[in-house]
Amino acid sequence: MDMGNIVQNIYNPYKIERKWQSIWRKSKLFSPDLNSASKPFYNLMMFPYPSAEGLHVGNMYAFTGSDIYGRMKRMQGKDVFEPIGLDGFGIHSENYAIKVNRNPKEQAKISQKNFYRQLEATGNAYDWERTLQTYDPDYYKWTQWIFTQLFKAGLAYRKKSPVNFCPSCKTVLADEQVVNRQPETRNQKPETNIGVCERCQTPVEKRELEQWFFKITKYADRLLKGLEKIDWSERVKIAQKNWIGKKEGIEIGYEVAGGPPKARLAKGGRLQVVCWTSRPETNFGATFVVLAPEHPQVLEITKPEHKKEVEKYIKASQNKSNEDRLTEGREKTGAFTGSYALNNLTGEKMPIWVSDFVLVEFGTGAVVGVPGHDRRDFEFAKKFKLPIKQVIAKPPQGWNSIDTSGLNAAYEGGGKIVNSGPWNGWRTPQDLGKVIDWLEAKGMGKRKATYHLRDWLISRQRYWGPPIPMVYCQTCASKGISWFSSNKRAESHHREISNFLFDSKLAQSEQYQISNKSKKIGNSEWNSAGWFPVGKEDLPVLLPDVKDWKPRGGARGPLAHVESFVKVACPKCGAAARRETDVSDTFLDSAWYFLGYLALGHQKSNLRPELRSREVKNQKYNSKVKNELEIINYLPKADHPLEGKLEIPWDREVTRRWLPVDMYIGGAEHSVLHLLYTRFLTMVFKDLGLTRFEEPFTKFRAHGLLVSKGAKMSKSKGNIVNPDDYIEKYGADTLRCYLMFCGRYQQGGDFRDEGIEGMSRFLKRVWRIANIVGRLSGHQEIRLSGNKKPDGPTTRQPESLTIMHQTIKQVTEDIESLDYNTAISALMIWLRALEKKTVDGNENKSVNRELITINELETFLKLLAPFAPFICEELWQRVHSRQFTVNSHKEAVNGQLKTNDWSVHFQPWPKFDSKLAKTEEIQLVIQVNGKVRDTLSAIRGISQNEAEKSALASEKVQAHIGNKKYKTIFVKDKILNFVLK
RNA sequence: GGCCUGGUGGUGAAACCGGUAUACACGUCAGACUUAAAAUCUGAUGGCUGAAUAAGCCGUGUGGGUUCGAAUCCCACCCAGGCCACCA
Repeated sequence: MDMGNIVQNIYNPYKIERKWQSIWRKSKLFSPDLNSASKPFYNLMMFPYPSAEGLHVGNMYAFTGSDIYGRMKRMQGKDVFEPIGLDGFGIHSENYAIKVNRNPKEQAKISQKNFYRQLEATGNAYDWERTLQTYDPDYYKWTQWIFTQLFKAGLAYRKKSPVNFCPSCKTVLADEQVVNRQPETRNQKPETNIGVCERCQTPVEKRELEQWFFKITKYADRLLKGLEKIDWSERVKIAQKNWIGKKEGIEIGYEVAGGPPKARLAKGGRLQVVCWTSRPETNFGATFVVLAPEHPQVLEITKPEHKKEVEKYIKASQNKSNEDRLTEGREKTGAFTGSYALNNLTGEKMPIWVSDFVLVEFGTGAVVGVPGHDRRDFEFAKKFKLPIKQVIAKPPQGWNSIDTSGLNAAYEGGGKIVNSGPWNGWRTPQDLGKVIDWLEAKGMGKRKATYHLRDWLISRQRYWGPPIPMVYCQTCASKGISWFSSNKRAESHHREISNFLFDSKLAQSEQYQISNKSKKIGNSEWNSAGWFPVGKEDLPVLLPDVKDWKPRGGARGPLAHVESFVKVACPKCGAAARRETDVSDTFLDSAWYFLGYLALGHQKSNLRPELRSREVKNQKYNSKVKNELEIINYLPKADHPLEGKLEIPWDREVTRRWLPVDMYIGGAEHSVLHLLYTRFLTMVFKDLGLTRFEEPFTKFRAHGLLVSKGAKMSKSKGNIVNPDDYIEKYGADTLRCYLMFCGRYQQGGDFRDEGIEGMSRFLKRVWRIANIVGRLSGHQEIRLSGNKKPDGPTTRQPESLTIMHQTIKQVTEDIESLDYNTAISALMIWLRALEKKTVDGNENKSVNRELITINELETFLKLLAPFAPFICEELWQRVHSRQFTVNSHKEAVNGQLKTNDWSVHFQPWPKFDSKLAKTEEIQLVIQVNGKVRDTLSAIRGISQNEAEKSALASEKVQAHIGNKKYKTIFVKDKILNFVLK
């Protein structure tokens, strides 16, 4: 044995992984031609946000799982596009920058380098020609442009909204930065109901700020309906459904009696308060009405002598921090307005109260109190000594008895309706529809659905994000001039687009009614006077370099203090105006990145040489349009309304070819926000004629959570796993396989150090067996024999063939269903069987070359390739006697060699024959009374008679049957059960 | 409080449509190789009773139910993790 061979035969993951990273990258192996791919397959994974020192092993877990799927699809003949980028704009990255006390822009450069280095080391088949970073001006130019499009379409508006404020950090916090207070000791549970700052644990306060919102509520019904058509993890669909939270109910108007004399306005000349309820069948039990403190009618309704108290209450609830609420517990508070609402059913007067347990955003912001049958109403009634009536009888004891005296809790369940005039004897919830019909028929109320979904708050009082591209001009505002009114055509076009948005199916829907209603009741009838979007020619609004970039107290972000940024001439009148200084939510960046990959890539021209020529034609989209109205002029009347007329960030042909995304994989923690926002934006794009599909992701799968030592990874627990360490020690292939082996991918797994050694051994064994077969057999020879004498059934089906087909079957099906752990286990079993074919696993002894065929070895490498791409590529070359180095294979690197000629990752995926995957011999289980007593080796397809005959011959079986009578249950090829009588 | 996951050996976990529970891996024990150790390879490994590689019983969070047969289906409950929460 010469020394060269020895050196060559040591598995050195570090060396071969570096080598193939370089060759793959230089040969642009995984950069498909977006323009001409015939079988496009968009394999997308949620891009990471660089918020810490480097890639988290949880990221690697997620990405590897997605990559394995994409790699199989590629070998199955698809043109797979698997892009990666960084979601590096936004609060996560900024928080990390604060922590390390470095300017986010500088930190982004450092993170970018580090993340991409790590991402490449993981061995994923990324298209490195088309990476994107959300903080690149090239990218956020279009994020801003998208904002202006939504503004022009009437889908962006301003309103006052409470934000979370940390008095200690003196900064505005996003919802996700407000967490439950952590316990002092480990044994305690976290206290719920107390929002604290995630960094300093200080209870947060609420502050009112005027901010930008997107009208996602307008799309609530479509977002709900769309779920039926898409192939997503069921749990994610349920989460979205719950988040949208559609509930059927009824709106009932109550006439206000005894209000202040001035307040007799409203439509019918009378003042009404409108309440929404999902349980109108309890309405005979209504004894009071409660308005939210922010309800617009509160002061109107309040009698003069109660004004002081009510005003005081409103003010107090506005200033209420979460800590105040804690000290008060959940005890109800409130103030009486002095007015009464007339209960249409009973004719009784119900006092109208104000209380902060009623939310202004939900329903109509007013609640009719039914203390007998609602927990909160009950608490409220007890506190303020309001009457409690029972109108639902609790079955079965209470069917006929009505007793409210000893009532110490509200009964919220169903039962017979009592004490309710014409409804007596009806049942709830069965007769709910009947009740609503009755109320509608009498004109007392109107069916209406209500939603949990709120409009999307876009504004962030932060530095590290895309400045919201809007300008506010006080001069224009004072004259009542807005963007909509300033352009002669704008208003009508605005109306046109609104009409379009609603007319197309939406106008008839109840959602349209809802949003119209909320316009009136909420304060979303906003005054757009003075607001102008920045024109496309002036985009991007660059994020200025700011020395003092850290968030500070108060209502404004750091940009508000940069005079050179704020000052701008009004685009309408030229007067001194100011820019919007908030930046947009990071979820806006990530809501269109799947389009961004396809879009921004073709602005670069460093594609594989054979692709370059095709690229030129796609540069034409740059034609200038000097039209403020842009899209509005090009509503989808024609087939290609935008063709050549409007600069949009993506190529229509390319997007049509590749979208929607074929497979999207990511964490379940994004079940609602990211995935819902992305769906929303996609629908808007479609409505604006920018794209042609309604749903962005045809198929989505949520992976599970990777924990470490049974607990979620966190610094405080000291169980964080850094992928770098493991890649260095074992190689990326081993880590990839081990991560996938930890448990079922869609359910998560537990990473334990001890286990990885086993995976390392497995790959070493693969390495050894491939090298033994390759070296001792002689490559040419083996290749020929593989081609000339393919495995196939001769007279008897060899066992080796069965296990190969079984393995192919299992691995193929397991990858398809993302059960990677069992796929790897199948490969381990097969490897063990292959090793048995060698005289001895020890390579010093000879190998029986007759027994392991080249077909088996090749098939094995192909099946393993998605999991362990580096080692399989290396072994593939060795088996085909190629000494592949970066320098020696210029043909491949220069793209002269076809990818499927040399790379294992472009080889056709092995096919299995279901017949061959079954053994001829089966083990038939013999049971007596359902208990296993023996097993029987039999030929597949054995008849019941034969089986019974053989089974009865068994002593073990006889011992249990004896002379007793029995009947039998026979499940073919599985079970024979003797049931004794 | 609501919703979603899950609960199987010493450990991570398998088990298709209800059909041999514990595949695969870790760990442990024993053996081979070695002067020795490491590495590697081979074998054993749910619990109890048993000398046993005989036989039997018990066993998938708990208690019931359906069934010839239940980790799997149904009902009630307990526990853990995640998300949301005064949503009428």
